[in-house]
Amino acid sequence: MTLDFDPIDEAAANWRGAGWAAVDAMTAATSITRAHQILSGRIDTALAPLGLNFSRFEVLALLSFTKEGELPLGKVGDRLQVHPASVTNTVNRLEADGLVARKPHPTDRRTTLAVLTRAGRRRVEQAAVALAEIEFGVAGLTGDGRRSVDAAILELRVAAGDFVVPPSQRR
Amino acid sequence: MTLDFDPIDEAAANWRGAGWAAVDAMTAATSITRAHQILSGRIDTALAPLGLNFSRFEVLALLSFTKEGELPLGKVGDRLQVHPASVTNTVNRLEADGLVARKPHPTDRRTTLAVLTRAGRRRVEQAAVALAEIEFGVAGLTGDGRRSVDAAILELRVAAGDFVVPPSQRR
DNA sequence: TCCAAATACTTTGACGTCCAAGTATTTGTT
DNA sequence: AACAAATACTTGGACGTCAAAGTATTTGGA
Repeated sequence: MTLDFDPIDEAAANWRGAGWAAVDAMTAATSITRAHQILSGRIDTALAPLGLNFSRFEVLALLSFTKEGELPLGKVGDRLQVHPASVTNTVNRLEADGLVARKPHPTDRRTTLAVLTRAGRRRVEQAAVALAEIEFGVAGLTGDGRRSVDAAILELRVAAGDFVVPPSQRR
Repeated sequence: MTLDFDPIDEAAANWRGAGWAAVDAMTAATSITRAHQILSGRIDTALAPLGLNFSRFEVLALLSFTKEGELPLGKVGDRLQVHPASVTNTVNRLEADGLVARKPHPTDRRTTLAVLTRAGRRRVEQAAVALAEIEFGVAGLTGDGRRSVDAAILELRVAAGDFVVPPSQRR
């Protein structure tokens, strides 16, 4: 069912024809949406044999970068910018698979730590290899394309308040 | 909880530190994923007062561009590149809200047509205005940024086989 | 000290997406 | 004409996400 025209191009032409505004914004939004669809499909396919999806992988990777292999669930959510309920859900699943364990925080009893298990550490290494093999789904994007996507989206993320650039830093 | 550093930058540093490969691919994939999160949040917020989300809006918009305001469900899925089950689900919802109606295909009894109702046409016009007002969530992206995102992602889409460029065309 | 407000996490429920399987109909071949 | 294969859509189940409400604990004043 491969189309012989660019559906986004055609959408743009239709929008112009209907006299609708912000056509360039529409195509950018649609492109990003479609790119995400493509990537997440490829990534999930690559991770499926390891019993992971991208969210679960991200949690494991984040933990693996810490000194002790552990982090409060709240910090995980902040770093990965996902909803607390999603963190709970993801960690539940990882815990059921024996890849992380929950552990009470030593001084704050409100807080729960997610701790990477030995199996979790092994798994995340395998996953990193699997993802590198498929180039994180962005095969098809040249080096230039990747850089320009990064740069453009950086503007968007800053404008969205993802993080504040400390006054001391220029990019 | 705004961070004072770029989480993607930090992730890249961590990946390099761990000796993991394909760091530039990882940042591109993460950027796109995050951009999608930002956009879809903004878009859904803008459409919520109209009882729509982006998927439902896309279906209405697509129908509104056809001569008769109707299209087989399968075509809708092809154009919007979504799973048939999602089309069924989306059309169910639009039908329940009185924005489209189902109608049998005149000659092929396997096929069902989605037809835009008068209310649906009104609603999609309002939605187009609402989305133009928020620039489809890409406020923060300059004209250059939008063009470079479009161009880069076009490579990705072509590589993914979204559509074939007819030999006659160069872009 | 006391208590309202903030913080951390979990639970529940509404939605959305995809896959796989099921039903109905049409097409293509022999 | 007959029937296997393809096509079109729907259904049911597994998962994911988010919002809102609930529970437990800590914090920051009055």
